Amino acid sequence: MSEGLPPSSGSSPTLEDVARAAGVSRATVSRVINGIRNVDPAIQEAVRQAIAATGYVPNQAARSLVTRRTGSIALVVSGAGGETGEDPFPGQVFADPFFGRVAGGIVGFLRPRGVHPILMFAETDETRAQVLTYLRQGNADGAVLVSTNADDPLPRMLVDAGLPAVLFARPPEPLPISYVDVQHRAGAKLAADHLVARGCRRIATISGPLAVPASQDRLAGFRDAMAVHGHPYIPCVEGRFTYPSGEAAMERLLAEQPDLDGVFVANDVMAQAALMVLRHHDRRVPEDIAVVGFDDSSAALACRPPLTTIRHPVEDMAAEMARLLLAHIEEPDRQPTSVIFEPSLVVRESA
Amino acid sequence: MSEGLPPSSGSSPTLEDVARAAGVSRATVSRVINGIRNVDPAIQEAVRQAIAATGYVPNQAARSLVTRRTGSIALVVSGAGGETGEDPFPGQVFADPFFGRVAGGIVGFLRPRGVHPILMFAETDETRAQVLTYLRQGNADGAVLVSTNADDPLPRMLVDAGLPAVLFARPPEPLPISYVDVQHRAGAKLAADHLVARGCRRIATISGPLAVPASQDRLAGFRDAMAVHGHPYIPCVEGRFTYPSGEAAMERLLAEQPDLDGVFVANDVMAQAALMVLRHHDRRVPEDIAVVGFDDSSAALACRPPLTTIRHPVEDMAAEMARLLLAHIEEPDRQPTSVIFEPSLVVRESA
DNA sequence: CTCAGCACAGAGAGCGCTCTCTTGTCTTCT
DNA sequence: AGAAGACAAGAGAGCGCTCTCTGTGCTGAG
Repeated sequence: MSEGLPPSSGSSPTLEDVARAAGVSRATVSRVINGIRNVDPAIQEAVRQAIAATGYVPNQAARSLVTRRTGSIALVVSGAGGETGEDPFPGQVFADPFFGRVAGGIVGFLRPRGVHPILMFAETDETRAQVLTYLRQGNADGAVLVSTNADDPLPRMLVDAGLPAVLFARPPEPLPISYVDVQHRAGAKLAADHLVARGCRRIATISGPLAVPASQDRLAGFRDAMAVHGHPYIPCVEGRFTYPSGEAAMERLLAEQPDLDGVFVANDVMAQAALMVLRHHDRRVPEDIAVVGFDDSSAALACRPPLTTIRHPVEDMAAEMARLLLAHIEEPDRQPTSVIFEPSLVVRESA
Repeated sequence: MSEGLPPSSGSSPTLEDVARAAGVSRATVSRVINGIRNVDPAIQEAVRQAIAATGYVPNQAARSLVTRRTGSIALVVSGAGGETGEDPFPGQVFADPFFGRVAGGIVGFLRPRGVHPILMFAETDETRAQVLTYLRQGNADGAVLVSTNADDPLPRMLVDAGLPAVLFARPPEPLPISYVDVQHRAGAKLAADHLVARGCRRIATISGPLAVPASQDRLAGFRDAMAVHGHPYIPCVEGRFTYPSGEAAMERLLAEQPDLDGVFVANDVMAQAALMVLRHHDRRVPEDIAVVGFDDSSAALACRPPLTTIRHPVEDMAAEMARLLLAHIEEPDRQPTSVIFEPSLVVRESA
């Protein structure tokens, strides 16, 4: 009866306490905890009981100090490159359900493995430096990076610092770093095939900013596929993936080619804007003009009519990012890898 | 020229290396880094140069080992209480923009202080245990908890374990724990005043699950305010904060009282459902019947017509949660505090 | 002239863990 | 029967940092 309680030295029990309670050495307890063989089953059992009796929980800091692993990774959302205005609430990025899907995919993969993501933002030089310092201090073993704009210097900084990292999309400049991405060209082809199949003949497109690789690929893929269908030239207006730029682009397209009967818009937000412009012009969708978006974001469902769009397997991609990162952490000399996912067509009412 | 490079012993420089480079002791370098006075300015300068020269970055694990602080906190999203189905991608919670606003508010407060949130989920007994173990291992100094359902055992578990924690809403059972919340009654009063002011006379309400304190408060606040306006009895149907329950409730309300001209719905999701039901019954909103929601979630904007609703200052509330948590970590014996925020009315088209 | 009193710097003891090295014991083969 | 091996458990050296304690050289009061 004198046992059962921890030494109640005020603080929580240590390996030493457990060892004493089990009548073995610290090393043996450590072996049991870390699942190393070569421990007599009877002793294993005794140790386990001692652990339960003392309520022992390993101290992660002490462990990290010697293993040089923390068991957590940084989930970095790298925003606008500008140094403009200090926004105390970077909620806009988080409010995007796309981010939620990424976070969900990452957590889904990491959690069963006992690792947890640390949420970080980086939109200024200062915050980028903070991310780097944070990683170098050993607060996290590596980073998963979701950039929202093309000229983000963080990927390069991570590479230069030799820190394990995985990107969400192919970086604009070639970099020895792993990333996951989606087959933008194949997705654009799905959109092209669908528009042609439903009988559209006078088709145009609204692209994303052409500095972004994804935008280039979607445009090129769409044009290539349309060429195969016998449409050698597809008019294009460049947008910036934003709602206002989508409005402007649709207005311009309509002015230049009033008899349009199909549009492929490079993301859902701009497609939503395009839909609104079409409504103002009293064009019926999809009867007069069919619209296909890209991303299958929540905007696609908020549209009237609901948007036919190209879906990324975002959760799977995020999980793969996490998988790649753990692999790189495990094996630092591992070569960078890219994993490219197939998109799919989601048919709703707009096309 | 023989200096400038770190000892290049393969690994990163330690305090010892810096001390050697500066010709002082480890303790002195530590003093400079941690900003303790009693260090000769000339030596301070020498140490700073040595730090820059060696590229020294403190090792957080070593620091945590002795200070017993990690400089990070857990951001726990505690979901459904049920043990049902293992969802590998808990993306639904994240996909809710409400969560994004919370995360944004927290990060906005923490980042300038150099602390970062670790994202965690807890919807099963197993994952709840994981959260507790994680905190006990000293991976994080405390937790900020956002529960999505009333009978979440995690708050009590945290209290029992003596871990610093702050909740997003008042717990259903009284618990010695700090929380932030919104004045639900005042919000409901805003809705009542608005409906009465726009001339509604036959008013009903759809409440949330009455096991949830917030639901009770919204209902009571609405009824009290209506009583002041001379409406002693307000019919109520209890919903469960979900879309289907909102549909059912609206149908029932309409069946019981066909001449309704105003409804207060206890959250936006159910209000959205109500709006859809009203459309099917060919009631015009707001001409025939006015609808006010609660939360100002993204659902409010996705509605046709856009929803008039009650807005929480979610970002401010989240920031306050973080502030409270840091205070509790700093001062473990601090008494629990509650901070209650004022909601506001957002007038759109539905009322 | 002596001795508090102070400002500053160094020595060194841990924090709790992992992991190599060593020792001890029991098989097994020649 | 003795040597070699296989295996189990302990001893102890750190990991990199913080922080108390100790030591040293001043200044100024008695």
